[in-house]
Amino acid sequence: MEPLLIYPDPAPPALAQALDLAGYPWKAIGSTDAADRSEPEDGWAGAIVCADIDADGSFALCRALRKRDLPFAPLLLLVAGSQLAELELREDLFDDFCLSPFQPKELEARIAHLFWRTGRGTRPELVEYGDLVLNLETYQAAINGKPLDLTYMEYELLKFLATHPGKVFTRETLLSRVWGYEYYGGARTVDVHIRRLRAKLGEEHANLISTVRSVGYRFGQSRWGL
Amino acid sequence: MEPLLIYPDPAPPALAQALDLAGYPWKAIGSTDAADRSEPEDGWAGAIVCADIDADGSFALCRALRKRDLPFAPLLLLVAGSQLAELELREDLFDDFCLSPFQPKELEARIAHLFWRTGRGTRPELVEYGDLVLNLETYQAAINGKPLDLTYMEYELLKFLATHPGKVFTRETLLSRVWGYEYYGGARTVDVHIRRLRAKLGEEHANLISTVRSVGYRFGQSRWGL
DNA sequence: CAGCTTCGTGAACGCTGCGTGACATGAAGC
DNA sequence: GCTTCATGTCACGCAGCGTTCACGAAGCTG
Repeated sequence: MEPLLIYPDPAPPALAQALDLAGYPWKAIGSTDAADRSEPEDGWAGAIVCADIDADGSFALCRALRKRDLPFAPLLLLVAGSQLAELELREDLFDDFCLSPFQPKELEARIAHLFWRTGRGTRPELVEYGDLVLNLETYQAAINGKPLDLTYMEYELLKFLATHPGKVFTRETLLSRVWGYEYYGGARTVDVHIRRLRAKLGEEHANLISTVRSVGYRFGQSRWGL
Repeated sequence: MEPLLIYPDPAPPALAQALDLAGYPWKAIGSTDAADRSEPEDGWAGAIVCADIDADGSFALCRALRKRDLPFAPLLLLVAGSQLAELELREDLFDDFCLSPFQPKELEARIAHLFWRTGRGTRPELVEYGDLVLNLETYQAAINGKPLDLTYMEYELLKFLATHPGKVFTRETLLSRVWGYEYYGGARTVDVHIRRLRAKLGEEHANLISTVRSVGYRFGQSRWGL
């Protein structure tokens, strides 16, 4: 079995012990670069990220892991009780979470269940909104079955927007969530990409992205209920 | 929003309280038959099954729920620590589990994440007063479901007023709280925005904002009755 | 009612924010 | 080397919006 990726390095003793006891091979890594260098031939079996130790580094790593080749390795987040509220805006960064400190038995059950359900392929590989379809595996977008020729950044931006339909994002939020936290650049960059996206969506569907003056941009219609 | 199915009936007080606090509607049912009879028009939004109380009945219910129309309503299992080992053979009966006793915040986070990954999205953050609804995520306002086309300042002003119903604010207070502390401008600016708000609320609802002469403005009814 | 204050109304001004086109840079491919 | 394309930045122009002003109506006080 391929090893699990553990963050940070060194791994917390309780976590290391629990994994050893449950019989899962693992390897601790301390940075995104280290994750690249140490990646096994067939990819990681999964990842367990301790966000209770280094929250910022953890979420950055999650984002990096999510961005690489699909299919994703299942990602389990360890969080302190005080961090639960932060999860709401980062639903896309993990597949399951576990409160820290944890019972070894609970961790084991979560890993087993995670493997079970990702083995069955329940992870959505398509993002759909109306006529628009994003294929997360082939990195392609299509509208009414007609493929759109999007660049990397256009695709990433559209993917982020389409997975949060109705919600308004400021340029700063988009820069940090799509471009990355450490990005320093003019906020108007977002405008230009929005413009190019609208152009490629075509006149008919350009209104999928609406401008909220003095605030930012919104994809799709608002939700007034469930 | 459709209610969550809770098993057993009556629902454990801690669970009922946590769901009420988080704002999820729910309905306790005590048997598979009851689940059929009470099922809402559009199906259950999801199910929370307390397996720590009645393990056999719980798993039977899970199995019954799984057998009906796809796609499944997401199913969250509450289990005692001693039951963790039993889960391994029943992976297909639930989508997520939570240790009992639980922290309300953890339960809330699990429900939100479950809804997110099964594609139902999270509940929008709303500010409501009578027929008026403000959606804080989409930056939109609606009255009786009919969307209002508000500008940025109008929205901010209405949001501030609607989150403090019944309270009277002077123009100076409004300027500092809505416009910003360092704002230097004529107090009459407030009047104009109030006027435009009243106009957009429509004749019927213009009285939502009342003038308190020599003091300022108030949203909604006074706390002393009429 | 007179005098004053306070508020509503309409209109006009001026600035801000956004769309747009053009261009610079750098990486990828030939 | 050159070419092509993805990406980021800038300057310009316009429309929308916030602000202000003037005038009249409405309220309070005596």
